[in-house]
Amino acid sequence: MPSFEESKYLQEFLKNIYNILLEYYGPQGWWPIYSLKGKPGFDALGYHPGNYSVPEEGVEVFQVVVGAILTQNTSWRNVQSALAALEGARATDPVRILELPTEELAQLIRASGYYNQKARKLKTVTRFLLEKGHLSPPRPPGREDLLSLWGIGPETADSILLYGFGQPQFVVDAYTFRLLFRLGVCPKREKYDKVSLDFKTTFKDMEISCWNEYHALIVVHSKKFCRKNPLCNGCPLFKHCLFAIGGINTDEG
DNA sequence: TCCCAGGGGCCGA
DNA sequence: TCGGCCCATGGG
Repeated sequence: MPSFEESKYLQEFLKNIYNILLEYYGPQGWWPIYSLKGKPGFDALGYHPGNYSVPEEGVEVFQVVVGAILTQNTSWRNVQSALAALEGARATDPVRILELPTEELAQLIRASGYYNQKARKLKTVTRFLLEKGHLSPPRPPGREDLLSLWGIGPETADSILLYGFGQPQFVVDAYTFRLLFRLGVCPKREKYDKVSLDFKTTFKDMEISCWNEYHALIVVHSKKFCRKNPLCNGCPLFKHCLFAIGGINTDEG
């Protein structure tokens, strides 16, 4: 399989997939800002389709950070419950997060699962962002600095950098690996940094909004059609997929 | 009842 | 370097 640098075909293929998904689903309005839900320009869950200047304020950037940790291996529905609990306890700003005893914080975010680990992770990253002055005004941390923190892996770091600080990082998650494998773009087990770099190479001349949108589109598409047990009927990527039911190969081995 | 969800740390081979 | 296990709730 040629590298992305060598293969204009793969790059055009990825761009084509992006255009199909964007046309089918429309702008996704990521990252949702929970505290702004229902406000003008925001839907009932805090999404803001077509507006890529969000977040602006440090408190909103911090919400992206909190959400990125709470959603680790967890459905966004459960994250919303945890965010609501934090809001109800007036524990949405970084200072309050640090003031709360870890056990109390853990109980507030219980609905998001792994709550003991996530409470510790929240404290760790919050302390870092405050001490290094990354929130007021928002000033992006280095990727390696984020990765050095306990509880921050590559996907969480890139989510924070892209959706929180508007930095050119491409978020790769389990959905992305699954979709790319089914499209025949990469092996089943590919390295995170390889896939992320391939996307960055492909979209290096595009606006950050495309990087924002692509990952969000992959997530919504993977929830609707490209599930673990795929629903191929009506899938907008059907004719591009190696594993489409009724396609050339339905055995993922 | 079982499966899965917008991961990451740790440990042994 | 990689596979396996652990963390855990809530909805379908």
